[in-house]
Amino acid sequence: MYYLHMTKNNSYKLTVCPMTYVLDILGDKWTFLIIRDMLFKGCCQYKQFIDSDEGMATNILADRLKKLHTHGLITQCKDPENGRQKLYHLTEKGLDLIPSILQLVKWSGHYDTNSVLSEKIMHYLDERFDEAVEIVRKEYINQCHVG
Amino acid sequence: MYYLHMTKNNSYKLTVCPMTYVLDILGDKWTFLIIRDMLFKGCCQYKQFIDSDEGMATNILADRLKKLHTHGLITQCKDPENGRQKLYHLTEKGLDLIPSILQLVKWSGHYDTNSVLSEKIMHYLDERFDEAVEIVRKEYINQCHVG
DNA sequence: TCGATAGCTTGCAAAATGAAAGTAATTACC
DNA sequence: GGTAATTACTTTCATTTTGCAAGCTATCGA
Repeated sequence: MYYLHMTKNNSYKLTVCPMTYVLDILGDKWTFLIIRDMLFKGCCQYKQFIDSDEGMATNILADRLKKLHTHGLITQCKDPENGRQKLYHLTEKGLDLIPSILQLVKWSGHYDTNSVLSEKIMHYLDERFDEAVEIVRKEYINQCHVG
Repeated sequence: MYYLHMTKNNSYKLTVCPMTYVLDILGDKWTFLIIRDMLFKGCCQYKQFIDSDEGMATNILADRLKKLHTHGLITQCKDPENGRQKLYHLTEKGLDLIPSILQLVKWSGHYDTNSVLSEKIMHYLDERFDEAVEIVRKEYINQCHVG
């Protein structure tokens, strides 16, 4: 079994990177989009995910929310102000996917000829990636406490 | 249609991030694993992917290689030294997925209780991410020209 | 009390997957 | 030079997953 390791001269050789854990959880389109919609569209209810652009089937959504909950990426609770509704929120574990998602977005923005991302934004993601990650995280947390 | 944008005070607000492009290409487990195997295991032949750990079916592999080729992430050519074999290599577009893959690995390493990644490696990925990306890229290019 | 809404579950046809076997083009061996 | 082995697939078919529509239950507002 190979894995990432240091060489003698203090550089790092990376021979194999383990991805089965993350791909077992996120290895399909819909799971990524649910997290994306939570982070960037403020979706926190079942209906909001269904009404979102992509047209996810309701059984798939229920299945993926269950999976995300099982793996501890989201919490679910009854909306104290409306007993019909449940509220879904990202945990720390879920929020820690922001860097992965922003890297995928960067790549998308770079190679998608129909990309809607401006050069300024792309440049910002290139130059101040960590800052962008922090902004997304703080916006999300802030919005959760307000909305 | 929302998208990433700057606010007046020169910070950046990120309301929606477009991911359909990348997810249409990479939105399944196997495609990621093919690229991972190319980068970190030096796989460049059909047989090597089949013999790899994960046990991919041959029809799926053929399908995904075609897809990756169609989208310009890999090249394929006859091995000049053995006419039976084809050689698959990552293009620049494919190599540019290294940051995304390493972020997913970081997340995996952090939350997978069975992770094989050492604390030192995790720390290195945290502290010198861009350097790690460069090492992986250079190792890959170097190995292609040698092997 | 009655219809509307939110969050699911069920049923079923269509598509994708996985396992095994088959094929065509090379090459290695005797 | 003939035969077996190797490589890169393709085909077949059973099983699984998806997508769509409909239904079902609990809660809410009027």
